[in-house]
Amino acid sequence: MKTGFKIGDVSDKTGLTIYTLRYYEKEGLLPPIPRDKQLNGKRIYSDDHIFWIELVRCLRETGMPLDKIREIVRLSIIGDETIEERKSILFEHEKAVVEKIEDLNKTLKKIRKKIAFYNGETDKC
Amino acid sequence: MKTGFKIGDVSDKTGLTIYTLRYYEKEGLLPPIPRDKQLNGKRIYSDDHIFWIELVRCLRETGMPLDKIREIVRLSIIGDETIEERKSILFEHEKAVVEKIEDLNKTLKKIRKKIAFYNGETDKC
DNA sequence: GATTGACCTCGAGTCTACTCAAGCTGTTAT
DNA sequence: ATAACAGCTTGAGTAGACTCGAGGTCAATC
Repeated sequence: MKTGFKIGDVSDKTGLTIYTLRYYEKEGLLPPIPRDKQLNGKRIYSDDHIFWIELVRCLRETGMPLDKIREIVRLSIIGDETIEERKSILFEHEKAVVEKIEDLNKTLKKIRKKIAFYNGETDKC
Repeated sequence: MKTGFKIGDVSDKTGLTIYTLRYYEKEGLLPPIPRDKQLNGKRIYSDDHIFWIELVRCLRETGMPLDKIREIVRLSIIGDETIEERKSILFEHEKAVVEKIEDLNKTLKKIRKKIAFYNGETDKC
């Protein structure tokens, strides 16, 4: 029997702060969270909410910006017919990450060149 | 014979906007830039300034935060006896970049896992 | 002589993703 | 019953790195 979770529980479960949880809701990254009318309007999270939050957290960990996540969440709510669209968002994101890695590798080269410069090995930045 | 460059020239030369150039000066990332007293106090940039700006741009491109660049600039002004110190800032930054690359590679794995999930190949995020 | 264009300063606005303060309600512990 | 605790809302603040608007000066051009 489940009575649902309070925000503090969810924070413990997911590792997100209660601030972040409320923020994500406000930003439309989560489906609406019902309130306990008896209890000062407290949010009551279900297992489904936990699942959603894990999904959002997972996407954030991949470095995806919130507006893309919002889009994926929106598509997920629509249903399975949006899977291809969601996948293409992920592919796009994958590409962006690959590019970022390439950029950073170039960066690394520059830094090492700069260090070499300080070692008197080269003469240009 | 050089009369010095105006901010617009420098912007063209370095690829930084005039806003950014003024911002960098304000933030102490460049040595003081003399003004033309005849001409409404226009900044007059020398070749040395161009060199400095290229350096700052180069460091920025490596993803170095402005306060570290400010420190390198400060040390550079002092003289050659600060080269070791500057190098250690660069080493530190190099380490940070390497870590970032590692993080992004993990990220990439997650995204690919997520895509696989949408392809029905796995069952967990 | 009026407009255009490049420059000036100062201060404010932008973006992203939170993070928190103030002021309030309701439950639980002493 | 009084305090501590967990939650609520609204709105503001934070950080980093710009980016720009307003209002003004000056020289050259039409």
